[in-house]
Amino acid sequence: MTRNMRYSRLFPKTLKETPHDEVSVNAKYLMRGGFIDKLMAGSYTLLPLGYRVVSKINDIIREEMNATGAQELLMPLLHPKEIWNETGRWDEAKEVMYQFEKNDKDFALSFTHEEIVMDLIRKHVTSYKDLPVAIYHFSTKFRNELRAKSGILRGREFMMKDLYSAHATEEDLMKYYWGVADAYLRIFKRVELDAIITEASGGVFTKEHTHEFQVASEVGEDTIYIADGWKHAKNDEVMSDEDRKAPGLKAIKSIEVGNIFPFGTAKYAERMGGYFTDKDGQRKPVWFASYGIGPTRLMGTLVELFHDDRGIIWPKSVAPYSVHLIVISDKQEVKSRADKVYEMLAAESVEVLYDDRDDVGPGQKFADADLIGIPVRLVVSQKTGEQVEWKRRNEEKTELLNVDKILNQLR
RNA sequence: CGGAGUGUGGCGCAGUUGGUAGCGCGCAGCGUUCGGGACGCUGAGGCCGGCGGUUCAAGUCCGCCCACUCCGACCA
Repeated sequence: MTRNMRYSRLFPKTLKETPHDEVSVNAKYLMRGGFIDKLMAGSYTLLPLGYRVVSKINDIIREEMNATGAQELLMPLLHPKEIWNETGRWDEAKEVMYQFEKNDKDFALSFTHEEIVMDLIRKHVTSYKDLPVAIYHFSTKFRNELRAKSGILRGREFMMKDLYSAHATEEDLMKYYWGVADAYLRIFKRVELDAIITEASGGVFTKEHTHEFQVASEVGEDTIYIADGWKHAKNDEVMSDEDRKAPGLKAIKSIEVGNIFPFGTAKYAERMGGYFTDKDGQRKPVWFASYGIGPTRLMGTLVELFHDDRGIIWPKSVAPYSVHLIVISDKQEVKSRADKVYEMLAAESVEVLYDDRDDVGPGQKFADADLIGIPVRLVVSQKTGEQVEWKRRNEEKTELLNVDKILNQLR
């Protein structure tokens, strides 16, 4: 990722008006701000600004995944029908899977990778000494949603980090499983979200109960329940009649930002021959689980939660740049001063977006800065003299500081 | 797939009882401006979502189709 950018060179520029027909906040601001572009319902380009945000989210996820001992790789998105037939999901998941025929052969576009991972495991794992295995990748998922909606929150094509783990015993699986749950909570904390662990059903993934990570939001399409004494919240699907009478029961609208599935041995390992030889010389199926986070949905969720009527307010950890530098004035002397500030920040490894346009008035530059939502705005103008004006996106207060002080505050 | 809405220069919109398309923004050039989406002058830019029909004449009326948004069914 490049560290700095002159706004005059950034592709593309902001939009003054909201694209007609867009209702969801994330779609409006992400499109106006130049973060995403819609090709068709549910299919978006991540433009340079949006790609930076998603890359930062991915970096955080990657750190936390690596910390659990997982290894990153990259799996294919074009799959043969045969592998999906081994678990019966070619038919079971027909509704969500893009399937097509080419040259008399049936293919699918990937909507998940359990089968592909299990294929890797049966090929490469033979002994308990090879376990556990935890592998993940970031890649596009294709899902034939009946209706794409809510901007980038529910697309037909989206980015996902999916992690898979295989273990010799159930104990080891569950230990790792809850370790990943902790890692997920840390990830969401780092992007300033309070995620609620929620019991859910597994859909086309498993009949076992699974866990979702939900973030409270009025625009969420899920409803979760919490009650006195419950360790985890519960999804609508798993609520029993008794649960509905629980004391202190409360319903919360929420957005699902992650989920984890403990599969056991039956659905994938036994069906696909994912066996290893244990210490006791017995052939046993591996204990298997998968874990997902959608970084593009996460980006949309952040916009839904962190914005005001002027635009986005990015958490520091995922903002496309750390500071948004604006120059006001047509005087060469002021412009040179702003250029110098830009170079000084760059020399100190500060990620800076520099609005150096000289054919645009101050009002528009301020409006663009608010819309784009970088946490700190710096202004160089006639008024600021040798100093630089400092303002946080989420505060009204401004102050004049020298560059050293600014560098200090940024650290 | 059911229900509701919307498709007109790049973007946002107007277009009356049918008579051959207009506004704002943006864009290009020139000049003036420079702390909250500045101003003046000049200019470029349009198969009115598509196909078919009615009519002397269709952006406008009729039929079919497509796309997008919202609600629902499905779901990270």
